[in-house]
Amino acid sequence: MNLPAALNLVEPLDRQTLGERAYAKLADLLISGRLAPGEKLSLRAAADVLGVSIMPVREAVSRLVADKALEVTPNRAVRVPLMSAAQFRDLTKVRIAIEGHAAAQAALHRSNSDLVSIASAEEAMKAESLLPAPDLPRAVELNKTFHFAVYEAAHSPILVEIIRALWLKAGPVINLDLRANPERLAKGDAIRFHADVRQAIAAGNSGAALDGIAADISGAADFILSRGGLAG
Amino acid sequence: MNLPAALNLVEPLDRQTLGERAYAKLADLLISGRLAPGEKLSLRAAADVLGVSIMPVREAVSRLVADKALEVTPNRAVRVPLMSAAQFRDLTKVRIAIEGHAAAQAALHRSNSDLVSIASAEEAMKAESLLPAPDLPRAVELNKTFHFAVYEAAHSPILVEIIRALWLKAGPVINLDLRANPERLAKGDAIRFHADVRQAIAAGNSGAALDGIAADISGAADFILSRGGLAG
DNA sequence: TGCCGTGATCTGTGATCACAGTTAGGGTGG
DNA sequence: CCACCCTAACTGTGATCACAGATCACGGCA
Repeated sequence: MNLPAALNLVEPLDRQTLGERAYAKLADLLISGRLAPGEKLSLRAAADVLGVSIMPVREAVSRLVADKALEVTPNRAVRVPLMSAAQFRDLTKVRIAIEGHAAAQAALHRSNSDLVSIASAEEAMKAESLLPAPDLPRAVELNKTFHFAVYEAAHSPILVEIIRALWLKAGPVINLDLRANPERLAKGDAIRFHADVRQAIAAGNSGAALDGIAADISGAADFILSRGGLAG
Repeated sequence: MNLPAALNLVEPLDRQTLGERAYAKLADLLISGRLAPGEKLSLRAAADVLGVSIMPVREAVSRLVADKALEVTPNRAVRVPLMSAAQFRDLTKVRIAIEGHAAAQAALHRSNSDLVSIASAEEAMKAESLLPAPDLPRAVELNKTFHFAVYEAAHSPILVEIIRALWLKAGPVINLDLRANPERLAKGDAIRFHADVRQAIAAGNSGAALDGIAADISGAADFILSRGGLAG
């Protein structure tokens, strides 16, 4: 191992496969709600758009189907699953239990750098939502950043992975709705809950952190359920 | 809709794809611990065994990789992930939180038929483990049946799906160990905890149900950790 | 005018081929 | 006798082809 010192600086250059990149692309579309529930997705069409053959798309889609973020109907069509109100309530209950647990763990195990990233994520979203004309896609992205900054602070990779899968399912419903209804953002509930969560985690108050996340999640869910746009 | 009456009897005949069957087969191998951590898996070899081309195997493997039940190394080899003691502790904590929550929900929402299937699953496993020479693979299967009978009683499909993914990760470690150490089964801890859980759920005591599942999971985990066979 | 058969065109699924990269093993040079 | 190299046999990834089944629109029959 007699290498030039300069070589120590090179990073292993991530050899991402096309399948992974296709997965990341599709997952982002789902989480940010740009793919609506019920919308169909053709493998060949997606492959055309991504500029690859259908093979990488097939791998990405089969992963998302395994996560139930997509489904293939008995008639051989891939689409974003339609969610009934009952399913959405179930999903919301599970999210409250698991994301609340993660927030509680974060309050107990957060490091100082966790607090910094949580605070800056909160600040960024607050700033965006207080603008006269907030950029909704950006607000959605910042909301995600804040939540995952919290969950990362629990220092449990497995928990974070589970929550990511939950967001894959919830994204199409929640964020599609948020795009259509900017007034919920303007109302400022989320901003308030986020502040509560940040303070609770900083104070090491796990119960309050759990309550804050639960309020944030159920607030958004109640709003969507009250509009009654979900499938029967 | 003027159909011959006889047609009302036909069932939609499950059109399972080869990929799904391959997935089910591999998932079963993992959950029951017949694939050991670190063991390599060749797509072509697996395809040969299953009597299909590598395509269905590819789909199955890519799903399992997405669930982190398998991993593909930077050197392009598919294998069962090696788990460090720290990762195993994290997994165990998450399992206690989530499976405990599911058991608590089961205590609150179980129907009478849930109680029946839980009781019969408990009885079956108890009978097997009290035999002079228990059939270990069968005991592993019965243990799984009991746990999922409990989780199904929570009536939350999403929760059950998450737990299934957790078992996919834990299976290779836990059940491989159980095969190698039948004495843990003979000791009868699991049997006792299962009885506690069943009674708690029947009584609607969610706290006790949670404690029972937690004791069952951490009992097995402590045993494995104490043997120190995990990767650094 | 309303309905049903029919064919072109789309769907996902599976098999096969091509390729770059890795690994293991046998042989050769020191 | 040990170390090295080189080749042959693998690895997963990606593209392409083949196929059964589903969809949809058009045209003919009632």
